[in-house]
Amino acid sequence: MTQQAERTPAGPGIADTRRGQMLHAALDVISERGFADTRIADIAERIGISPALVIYYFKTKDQLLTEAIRHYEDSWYAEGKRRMDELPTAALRMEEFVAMNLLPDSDPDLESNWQLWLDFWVQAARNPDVAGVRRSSDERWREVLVSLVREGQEAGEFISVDAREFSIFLSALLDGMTVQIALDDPVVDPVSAFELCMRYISEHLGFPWAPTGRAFVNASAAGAGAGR
Amino acid sequence: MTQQAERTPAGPGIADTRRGQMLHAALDVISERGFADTRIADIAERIGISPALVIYYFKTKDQLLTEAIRHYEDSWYAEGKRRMDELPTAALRMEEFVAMNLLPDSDPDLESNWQLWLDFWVQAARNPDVAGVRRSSDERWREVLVSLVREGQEAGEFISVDAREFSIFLSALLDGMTVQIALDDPVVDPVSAFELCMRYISEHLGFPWAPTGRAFVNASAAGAGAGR
DNA sequence: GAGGACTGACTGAATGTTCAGTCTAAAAAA
DNA sequence: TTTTTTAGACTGAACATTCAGTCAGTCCTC
Repeated sequence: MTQQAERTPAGPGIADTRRGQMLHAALDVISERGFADTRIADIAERIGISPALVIYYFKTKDQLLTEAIRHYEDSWYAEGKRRMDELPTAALRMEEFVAMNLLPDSDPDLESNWQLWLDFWVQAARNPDVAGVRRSSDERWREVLVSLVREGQEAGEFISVDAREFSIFLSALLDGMTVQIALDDPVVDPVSAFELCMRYISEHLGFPWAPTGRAFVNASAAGAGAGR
Repeated sequence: MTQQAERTPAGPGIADTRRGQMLHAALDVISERGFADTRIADIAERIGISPALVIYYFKTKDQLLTEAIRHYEDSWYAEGKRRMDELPTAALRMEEFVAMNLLPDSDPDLESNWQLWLDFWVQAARNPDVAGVRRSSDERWREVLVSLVREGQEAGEFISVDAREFSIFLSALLDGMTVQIALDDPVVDPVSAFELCMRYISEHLGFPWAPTGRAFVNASAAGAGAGR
């Protein structure tokens, strides 16, 4: 196949814009209707184009949706890393890490839609391509955690624990909380999940932490947009 | 709607058997193909009947699948409770609880298919009926945990911690581990997840625990049947 | 022979994908 | 400068397929 080159219309301006539009719209629709009920007609309609154009850019529906997942996961990671790099102490970085997972975000592009993650997981379970994306993304995050913990230990902020094991434990815990939040569990709302996790972490790593307004700031900042 | 009564052909023998067969087959198919790709024809074929008969028993596909989820969740709970009631100490019950969540089960009826849970969660996120099932099932389990912890404390096996909070924490942790296992995460296999959790729990509740052969017994007992 | 269990053949609707062709703007030719 | 060509972005209308659900009627059992 030599189609590779022209398969993706890659004019610098319009083509890229369109692709971005479509990926973004796809994520919106997945959030609203769920992955399984997402139709290319929905995505096209949202942008105001014909369904045929969607196929023109992404050969198949599956390709579009898979790429949308990859795109979301990548920008989430990039944004997370960016934020973390701006924070001075390991303790603050840890708090941001947890907040990104559990608290509604003020950045509308990140659109902390927890149900999205459930859909991604289901896709990862069957689609090897998505599975790869998720696996590497997960591993990257755990690496971030590991070095975060080590930095904190070297700086004397955290006590000595096995960083690797801790990262596995914590990322599982956060995923579990994500499930509860996504399913709107009556006893596990974002704020209390956040505080529960932070309390555990601060005790386990031995640094002082007390609930600040952060949770409420985040929660209300995104409150309007979240939950629907 | 007064259809309620005749909607379900409820002849004592055959009809019930058929329903059970169908629910069971539905779960098999969901495990294999995923909820979204499960078709009535698959379920019918597995039993060797015509698709029309499936509709004859369950008015709609949705009703069948929803009921299959409920059925699975209920029998899982019932079986769990049964097992727990047989164990003499709170520590052993706790271990069984964790094992049921994370280790492959020797009972083929429970068919610990973790991906199934992911699919259930996605359904619960959109389908209010399923959401209700999941919510109450989750609450029941947390109640089991709470009384388990309290019993252990009263018996002097566990130290004093907030049982309610602990139950929330642990059930989230287990859900998170389930995600990793379901997605076949390279660093979180069932056995190590089990041990990691048990180590945390025993330390936190202050009772002695050391890895026994249990994990391997369970793992190999179900090894043949699982993951095909 | 009555009633429930069951089926084969069918339908209707939804929807991913194709395709022939239009429109626009820029490059090439005049 | 004006005309012609080209190429990519885009669309409307069809196509093809997949499936849930219907229906008329058969078979079996009591």
